[in-house]
Amino acid sequence: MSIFNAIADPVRRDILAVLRAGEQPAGHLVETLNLPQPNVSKHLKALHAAGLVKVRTDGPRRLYSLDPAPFAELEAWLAPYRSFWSSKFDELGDHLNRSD
Amino acid sequence: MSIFNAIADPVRRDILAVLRAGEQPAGHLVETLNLPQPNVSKHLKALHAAGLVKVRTDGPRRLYSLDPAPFAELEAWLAPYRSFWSSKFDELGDHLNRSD
DNA sequence: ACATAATATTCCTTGACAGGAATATGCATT
DNA sequence: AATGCATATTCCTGTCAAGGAATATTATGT
Repeated sequence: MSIFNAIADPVRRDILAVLRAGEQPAGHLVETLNLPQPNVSKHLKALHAAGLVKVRTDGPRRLYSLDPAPFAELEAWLAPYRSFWSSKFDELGDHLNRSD
Repeated sequence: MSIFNAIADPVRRDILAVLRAGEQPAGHLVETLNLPQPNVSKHLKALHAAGLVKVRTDGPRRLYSLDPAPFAELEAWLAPYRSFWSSKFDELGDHLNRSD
């Protein structure tokens, strides 16, 4: 599953958002998101397959955390469009410059 | 369809990439991408529903172009993670500072 | 009005994926 | 080794979306 497909699911986006708080055991995500444990586990598997999260085993627990790399990839994909949407501001800037 | 679902499809990402060159009739996208016309038409519909592209009718042609707004939305979603992946550089910076 | 070009829509089939329920695996403690 | 907790996996089912083929729509030119 690609990173684009990975973030297409709202539950997975929720998981990622919660993981911004830092490394967490799967069970904590289950509690926080109030979702069935197998559900969360499957989404974590998908996120891991996409490289968005890392896992670390700590005894019986599995600690998940964000993996920065694919986010940079997404950033790279978005970059060529950035100049595009910021052109609104560019136009504003041009206008202001023209008003000098 | 959300913007996340919209960009989850590789064909739609291709369409968006081609549209960076500027406003284009649907037919030109069909030629450029070498895909069946109904296929492209359906994807354009999806992109339009997600707000990623604008349409303008010019005679028999329909001219499509990028709509910046949702890209800014995606940018906004990505922003909280940016500090995260750039922490690699932060660590490098810390290391360099520590080496002063 | 008719023919034609450009594009959109419908119908169908197929594959992918999410959710629920049940079960399996791995680790720790006694 | 047996129990219990944390997590993963399997199986099933329903849903949704993509692709292909055929057809419909809209606008232009004659």
